[in-house]
Amino acid sequence: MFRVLKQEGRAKRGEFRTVHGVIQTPVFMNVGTVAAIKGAVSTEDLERIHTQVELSNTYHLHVRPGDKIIKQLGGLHKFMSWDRPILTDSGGFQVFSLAGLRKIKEEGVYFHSHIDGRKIFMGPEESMQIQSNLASTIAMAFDECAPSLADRSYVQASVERTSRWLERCKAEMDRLNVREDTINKNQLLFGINQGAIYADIRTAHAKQIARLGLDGYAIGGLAVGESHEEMYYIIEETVPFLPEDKPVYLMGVGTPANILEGVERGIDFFDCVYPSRNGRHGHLYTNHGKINLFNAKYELDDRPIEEGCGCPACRRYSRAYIRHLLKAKEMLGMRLCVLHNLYFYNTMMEEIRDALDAGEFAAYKKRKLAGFAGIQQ
RNA sequence: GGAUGGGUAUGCCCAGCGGCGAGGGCAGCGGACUGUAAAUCCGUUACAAAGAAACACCGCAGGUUCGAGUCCUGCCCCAUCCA
Repeated sequence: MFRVLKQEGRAKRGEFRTVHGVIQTPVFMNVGTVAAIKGAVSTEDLERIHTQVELSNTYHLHVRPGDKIIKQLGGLHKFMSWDRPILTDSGGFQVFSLAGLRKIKEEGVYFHSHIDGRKIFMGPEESMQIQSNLASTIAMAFDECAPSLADRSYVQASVERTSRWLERCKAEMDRLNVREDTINKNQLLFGINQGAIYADIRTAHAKQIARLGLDGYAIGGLAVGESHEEMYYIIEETVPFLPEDKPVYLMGVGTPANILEGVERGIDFFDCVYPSRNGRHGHLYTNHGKINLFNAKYELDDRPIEEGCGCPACRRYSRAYIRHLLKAKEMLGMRLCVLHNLYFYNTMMEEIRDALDAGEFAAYKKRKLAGFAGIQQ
């Protein structure tokens, strides 16, 4: 399923075969939590901006519209009209982000819906069942994303529970994949490594889950409060203990620089809300750093967001016009910004793959980072 | 000429109806955001700076009161209506 085509240090150029098509790695997955990229981006748009994998969320789709409804409608691919790979996050991140609305127990997590307050129980089995109903390409194991500032004893206990949950996820997924009425009987399962910023907990956990023969392995619980240096250190320490023949997914990360550093340290999959959320907020990624289109200095700027960019925004519209749309709260402004940012990320991943193919990743990374650090336009 | 309603810090809109060193919204400007409770959130524009010391202020000027943005009188301006 996962084939490493080329390697440069720990950086890998690979191919991941799925029933919904081949994923060229390293890849950045475009986040559409509720089966929609926020900012009025359609799946047709995703094709235009070279998206390989769309990412949606188990908890959010369970709450609304309901995974059973999506199953009745033929699964998530048919529902949102997207026939390429989809990865569904398990709800584990909501254990972190909705911390005020949930209680963790051995059996699973009791949430109060952020929509209407109703009680929702989600354990490993429930998360797998929901993801099976959604019929995503890749399901994520149900974990606890613990805060990186959590103390050692908490993290130790949390990781042990996440391990027990992982075995339950695996057993449940194996059961669901042979059921008659399962839409995607080839649904893949990725396990998630945790351990906050404690390298020894991370590596012990990595060794333990590596034995389970999962389809891929994720590093979770990073970029949740620790420094970049701590994050990079944890990645360096952890990756060597994950199976070499399986893709490694760094969850929720990150900035373009984070991605370059991640690739160098052996990461194959990334995802982050940054390009879409920052796009909606008027922050645009360019090869010369990030710009905030809300700033008054762009009022009369008739250049595109980035000269030479092939995205739907840059091909046709000026900074001044898009700034006007944003300030006027016209949806088109956000949409164009999100399209630009996702295109920027997807294009950067293409460049990374090309560089790896050519054996020039190190030089590419250096050049790219120097550009980001340059003077903002 | 008359009637009624208004003029509140910095551009606009407004709250306050005797204890006010006057509150909010919008706009403007800036910032934050990492497996999305986020088209969100935060900051922001007299002076001073924790000192019973100093003192800008509610269209303007007086007055009543221990105390006035608030009550009274006059004036100015705006809106609507009537002549």
